[in-house]
Amino acid sequence: MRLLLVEDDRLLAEGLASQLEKAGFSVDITRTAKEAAILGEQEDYKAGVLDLGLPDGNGLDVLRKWRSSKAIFPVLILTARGDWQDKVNGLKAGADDYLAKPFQTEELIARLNAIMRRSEGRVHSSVKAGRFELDENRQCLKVDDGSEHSLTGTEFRLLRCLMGRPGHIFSKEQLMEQLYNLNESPNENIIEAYIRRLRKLVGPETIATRRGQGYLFNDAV
Amino acid sequence: MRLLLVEDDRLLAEGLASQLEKAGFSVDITRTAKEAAILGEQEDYKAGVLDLGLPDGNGLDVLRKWRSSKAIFPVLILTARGDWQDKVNGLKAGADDYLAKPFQTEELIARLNAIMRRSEGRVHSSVKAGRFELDENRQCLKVDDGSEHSLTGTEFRLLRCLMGRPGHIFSKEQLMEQLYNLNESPNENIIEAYIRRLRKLVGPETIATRRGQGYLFNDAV
DNA sequence: CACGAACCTGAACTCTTTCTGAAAATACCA
DNA sequence: TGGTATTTTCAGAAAGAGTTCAGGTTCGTG
Repeated sequence: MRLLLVEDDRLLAEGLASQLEKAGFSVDITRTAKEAAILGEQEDYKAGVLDLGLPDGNGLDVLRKWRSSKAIFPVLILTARGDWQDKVNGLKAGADDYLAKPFQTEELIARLNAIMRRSEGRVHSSVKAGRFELDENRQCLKVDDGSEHSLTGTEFRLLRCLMGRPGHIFSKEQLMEQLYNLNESPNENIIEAYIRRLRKLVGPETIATRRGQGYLFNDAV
Repeated sequence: MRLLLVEDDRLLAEGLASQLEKAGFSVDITRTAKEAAILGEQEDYKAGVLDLGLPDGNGLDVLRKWRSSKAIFPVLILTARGDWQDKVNGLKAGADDYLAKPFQTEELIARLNAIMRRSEGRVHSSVKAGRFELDENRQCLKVDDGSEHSLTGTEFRLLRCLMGRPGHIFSKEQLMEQLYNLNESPNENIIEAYIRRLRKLVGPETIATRRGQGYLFNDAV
């Protein structure tokens, strides 16, 4: 679940990123409007967090640039406390939510999850597919026989990706992009290794291989 | 991942091609507008890189020709530095992105990947013929009794070619061209071998042989 | 009718991709 | 800091896809 954080206060940005990563995101940070515009257009993010005060330009212009290109991921903007004008302008420019500084990271995460759910057309904070259900809050997998299994961070992110679109084939490259940010890029065999672990949980049939194409979650099992 | 590179500067073209091939593309190069138009319509590329200045015509006309046919692969155009008009016209003509010369190959590759991602799922295209339907996204064959069979890469490409024009006779040479780029050229018996495999899926009557001419997909069965 | 060319067929072979188990590296927590 | 959980790498095994081959069959033509 890749996320773009646009924030020029380096300290704040890195603190946030570390907490967001614990919450299952893989975060790219940028400090400038210029880079933000490019990254937003080129990379495949699931959401963006945008501070409006940037050294080299206005965050709203970045947002407009995203929206006029095909970057359609949901965006949450950070505003100074009670700056109503910013809020209104932001929503006009296509933001999905806003949050006034200072804020609790928990609230940011909750709101992010909310706008991502909405943009995917989901209502609940869980993903269901076949006999399985993924609990976003507890980061665990429930089976319809009542059993439950907790997942590590990477297991969870990979499984969420696959279960989010049952039947859709995800290439290893796509999965790598969703699991890791621009800085990290481990050996692609890592996907095979995690697929194997997940299969031990959900059964070998549930995650199918399409040789040369990728993997898919089979909800018809 | 086939890619068509339209560039008249032979040196630049070959340098680019070699780097693109390292990045996982299989590249066909053409230097003329005429050939570009034909290749773009007939071959199955995943993306195109189009230089606008060609010896025998304007690159934008090539792009328009592609767009008016069924060539819907994403296209990145190369323009002279800062040529604003070219950029606008290019996007109007249906380009997906542009890049000003000179450029870093890394950036070209990044942008290519970006436009290819965006264009995925642009259309959930499927080819129907007779009792069969070919799902382009999942690379599988659906029969109208509800059954479904996933195909290997080569099976899929060959079947798509035949089903794309039911009743039309494709010579073995034509099929070879569709399946392989200009560098690879296996024994022509490979077509017979794959025709046989496909017949096991769709039934022997559905793919007919015209001795001395080629094969055709029979949608009247 | 006989012959050659084109096509069919099944199996074998090669090469690439994926699987697998274990070990090494790293991050995390007390 | 030491111990534990997690992530990442590695290398050999297995499986699958692509390709070739050799022999059989069918077809059209002289």
